[in-house]
Amino acid sequence: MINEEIAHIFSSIADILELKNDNPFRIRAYRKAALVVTDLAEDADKMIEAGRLSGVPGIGKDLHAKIEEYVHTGKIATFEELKKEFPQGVLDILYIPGVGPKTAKLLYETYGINSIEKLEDYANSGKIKGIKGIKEKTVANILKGIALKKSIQGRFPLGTALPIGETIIGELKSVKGVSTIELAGSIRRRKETVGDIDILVTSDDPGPLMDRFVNMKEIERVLSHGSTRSSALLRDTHIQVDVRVVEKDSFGAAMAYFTGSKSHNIKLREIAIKTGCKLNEYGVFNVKNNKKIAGATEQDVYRALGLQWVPPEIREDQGEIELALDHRLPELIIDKDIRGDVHMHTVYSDGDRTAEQMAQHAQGLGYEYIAITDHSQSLGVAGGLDPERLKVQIREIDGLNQKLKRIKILKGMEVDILSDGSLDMDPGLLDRLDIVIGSVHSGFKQPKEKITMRMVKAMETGLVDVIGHPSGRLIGERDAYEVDWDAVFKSAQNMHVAMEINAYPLRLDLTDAMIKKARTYGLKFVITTDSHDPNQMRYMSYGVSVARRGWLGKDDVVNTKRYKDILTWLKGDR
DNA sequence: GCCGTTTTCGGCCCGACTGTTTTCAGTCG
Repeated sequence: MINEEIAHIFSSIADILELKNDNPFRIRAYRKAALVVTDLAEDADKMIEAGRLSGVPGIGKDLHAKIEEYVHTGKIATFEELKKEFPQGVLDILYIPGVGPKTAKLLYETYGINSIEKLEDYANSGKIKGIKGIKEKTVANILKGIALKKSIQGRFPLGTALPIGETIIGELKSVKGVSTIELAGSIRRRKETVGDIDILVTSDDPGPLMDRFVNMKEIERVLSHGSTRSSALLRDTHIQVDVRVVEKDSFGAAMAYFTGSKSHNIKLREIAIKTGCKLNEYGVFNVKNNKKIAGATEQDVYRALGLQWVPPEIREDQGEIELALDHRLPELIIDKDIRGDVHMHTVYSDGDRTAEQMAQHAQGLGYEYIAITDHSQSLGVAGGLDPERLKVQIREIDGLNQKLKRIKILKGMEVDILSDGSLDMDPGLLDRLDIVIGSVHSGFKQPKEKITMRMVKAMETGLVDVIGHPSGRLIGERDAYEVDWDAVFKSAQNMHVAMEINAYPLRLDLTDAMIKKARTYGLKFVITTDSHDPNQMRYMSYGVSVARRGWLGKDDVVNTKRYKDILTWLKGDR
């Protein structure tokens, strides 16, 4: 939590400095630092204690001192001072789409408008019309922006936005003149949440494409409608979709530009400048004669800058650019590397289908094996298995393995790690299973030490192969429980326990940042869908994306092994 | 405020759209 608190303060400082019309680069430094702190895989206070915060890019001497100040005093004096100049309400106004620092400041200083409510009031009564640069349209836009802000709940889970993006692309693809159309932005980087949907198109005739887009039935309101760029809000979700048309020989540069991340792009441009070039969304240009060197494909663009092509998932300026300059980027795992899905449920607990049905579907997906891992008895709502029913299921799966020739079923269980850290099943039975996933499903609000102890104790039984959805978070719904990750990863290292990357779109647990941290302990991973229905097996690619964002290769992930080899691994030869 | 393969000072990414302008400022990505 402390990282989020610090990040929030840094970003508020940036907001206030923007209102004050301060040095834009100073503002950028605060914004960048806020992102850096958010993405730290470790709590800032611990990093300071261990001396590991020094040298983190984007955190210089000054910001290091401010973080230290916050760790020690719970406050940052600079921020306390700045807060006196502009009330929080003015900062809130900055987050209304269409209202920036200049307008917010003008409104505050002219009319003392210090809250969104007051702004809405003044806009409705026409009181703000007439002051510098504000007329009917601006007033209307402010009111629309306020309505929009009220209807939007921040960012959207990837699992919501990606299918929508793919649907829109499917529809626009058929418009005459369109030759290439692709998703860019944070969706393409597969961030776990996205703020909007970016689509890039090449077309001989942009007019009809843009017309079709702004008239799509999914669209509620058009924000802008130009010949190269249009924006609109979707019905219900109010996700913003931006469509941009670019020339064919600029498509790669545009993809790179609009895929981001922002900090990745800034660094690319800096490299361009150092080599006497200029990089923008149209291409790489030689500064001297303004001649275009590259632009048609991303590969060309990266090559022109002397870099290896960087997979979108790791374009976060976290060391990938330096490695790409050296042509030493790691080879990331891909969907096809996965040979089996090893966490799923059946009608024995809260799944919708039988083990055989799940196996048949998995076979259709090309898997060599699956694992059936139903819940244990303490999870009453899910119809968890007691020892007797587990024995029945074991016999049933033995039978299925005789019957099914083209896919193997591992016998498993997702066993509850109870509130005292014991496992919710007879050890003797767990020992007979091929794979045991230990999961926390209760006592989420226990203190950090207690939950940590539970997980460590569970692993030390030697019966657990995998920790399931390790943080317990549900994106946008439930925070992760508090865990001392160093202690858990250390124990996993000793006991050779793998961490799950749960691909269910609302879980995506572990997160990318935690994966990186776990990997520093040499841990292995399994990527699973936790399917309760055959259709959910398709979520595997979300898990692979998270693994890629966590810089994992094929060898880091256990369920890339062949059936024979994963059995050997599970039996303890690790 | 950060940072260093020209630098510890002096740089720091770039363009489209909108609304208000008669040539541009503000906002956004």
